[in-house]
Amino acid sequence: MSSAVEELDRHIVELLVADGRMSYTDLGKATGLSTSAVHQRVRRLEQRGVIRGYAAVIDPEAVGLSLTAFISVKPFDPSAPDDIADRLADVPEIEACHSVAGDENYILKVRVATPIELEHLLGRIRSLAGVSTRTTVVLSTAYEARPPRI
Amino acid sequence: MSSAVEELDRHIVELLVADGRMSYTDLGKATGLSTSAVHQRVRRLEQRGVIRGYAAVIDPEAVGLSLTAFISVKPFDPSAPDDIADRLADVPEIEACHSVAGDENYILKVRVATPIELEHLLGRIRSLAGVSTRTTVVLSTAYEARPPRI
DNA sequence: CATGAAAAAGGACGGGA
DNA sequence: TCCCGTCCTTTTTCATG
Repeated sequence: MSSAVEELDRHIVELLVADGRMSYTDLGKATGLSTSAVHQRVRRLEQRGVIRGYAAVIDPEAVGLSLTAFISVKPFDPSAPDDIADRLADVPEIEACHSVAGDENYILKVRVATPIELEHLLGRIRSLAGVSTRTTVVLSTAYEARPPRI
Repeated sequence: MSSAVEELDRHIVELLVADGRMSYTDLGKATGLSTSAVHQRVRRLEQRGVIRGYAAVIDPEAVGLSLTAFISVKPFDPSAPDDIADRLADVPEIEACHSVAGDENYILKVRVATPIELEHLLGRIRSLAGVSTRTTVVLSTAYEARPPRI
């Protein structure tokens, strides 16, 4: 299998990660291709799942989510079947859920408005998923969601 | 000052987070506004910094970044001035850098292709920033960058 | 992959509640 | 102030070579 994304496609992806609304015309100019050629490639990248979609990048503070935290969780009963991710799937405050190697089983990234909300959220997570939690509060974010070097 | 984002704006932001390329026409239909009214609001949201920009969401594996890890770092010399974030700013593998409360000072999220690359990256981080590291490797990601409930 | 034409969307201006 | 309609321009989309 060659999941290889060739040079030109990488360039296109890189440009679209930096500006998801760049027009195909401009993409063409930047890559030296015609508009329709770029369009074709983008559609194939979307179909192949390389490009999953497009999203507006928002300032969490501006929408009232000024508290970010990482929560590491570990099941109370280590022998129970692991359906933690499923149990937490409908908690909207959880932005990311990673299964990890190490002391704990999962790392969650959450965003809430206030410390009290964080307290409530922790309670909900504990009871929903049957886990103990270890919380690391984010003080400031130098950068996040930085475009990967492709 | 009211950083308040009112109801209608929240709806628009929510829609654009879910689909950053949605047309103003469709946004208008979804919100009951005219195309130009939506357009005006979006531009104001962009100017106010609520919407920071737009990005293509890509599958990291598809571009050869199949190993994700969280690295907690702590300075060797706790009395040294904290310029860790600056020192690490030009390391492209670091996708996010959060200053945190807790045992360690920063949490980094990194993406690389292979375990060997992770090893090299850890060495670079240690020497660049003068820190010790604790690394948590991601085994699988149930979800990440999930749209926040606004 | 390029060209060219039809359809759609973007962007700017003036008017009205 | 906020929203709407209309203009013209640009972009998208699709057919064809």
